[in-house]
Amino acid sequence: MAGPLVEGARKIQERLKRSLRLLPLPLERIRSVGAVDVSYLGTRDTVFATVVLFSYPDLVPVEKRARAGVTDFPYIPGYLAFREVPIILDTLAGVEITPDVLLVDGHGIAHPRGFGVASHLGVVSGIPTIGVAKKKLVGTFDPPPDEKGKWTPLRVNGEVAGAVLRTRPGVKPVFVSPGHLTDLESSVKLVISVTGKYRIPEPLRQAHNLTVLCRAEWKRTGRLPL
DNA sequence: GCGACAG
DNA sequence: ATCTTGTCGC
Repeated sequence: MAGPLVEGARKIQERLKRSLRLLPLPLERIRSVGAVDVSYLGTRDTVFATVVLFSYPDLVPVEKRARAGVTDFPYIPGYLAFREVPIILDTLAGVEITPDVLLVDGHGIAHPRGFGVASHLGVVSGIPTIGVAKKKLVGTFDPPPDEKGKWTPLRVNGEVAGAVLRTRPGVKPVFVSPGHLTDLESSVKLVISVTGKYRIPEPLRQAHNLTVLCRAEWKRTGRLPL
């Protein structure tokens, strides 16, 4: 048996997946890009979520939001969404502008059941999402050429579910996969267009930095800097 | 029994 | 992800 928590979660994923839509995302019409990230305080259930928004393609910061909360769901590979989506939704609710696309720290369809945290967040929020993970969850791949922008397919059950993208020479690649309302080609192009001199795409890098800053401020003053 | 295993 | 110090290298 898998346990009641996982059983219930799996059924919810299956239901939500019916609304999943993968289609080209016209980058020429994108005017804003956002990124979300979550960090934890020790082994406790205190979580910090951040949302950062940038204009596109100039990538000028336009808005930032952070929230602190608790999570009840434990970390189980394949069910990350149930641990992070609630606090992310809370954070998104406080944002003035709805981004045209959201980058998520985790996989999209490159998932055991084709419905990772990026897809889950996309379906429940209605916002196009792209998953960007630092490690693979499932699938096989050949290492991409050591040149920025080069990528190789991440295959799951014979299907190309994502891209193993080299965002910086000499550094481990990242795993890009469509979340919701986008496809692999659009996702890779978008990610490359927001990647600078670091391995992690700029929006996600800043969302993560902010999440770390929030945790530090929370421990020091008991409040959030935003 | 032995790996693999997002954050 | 988080817990942790120094250290090697551009």
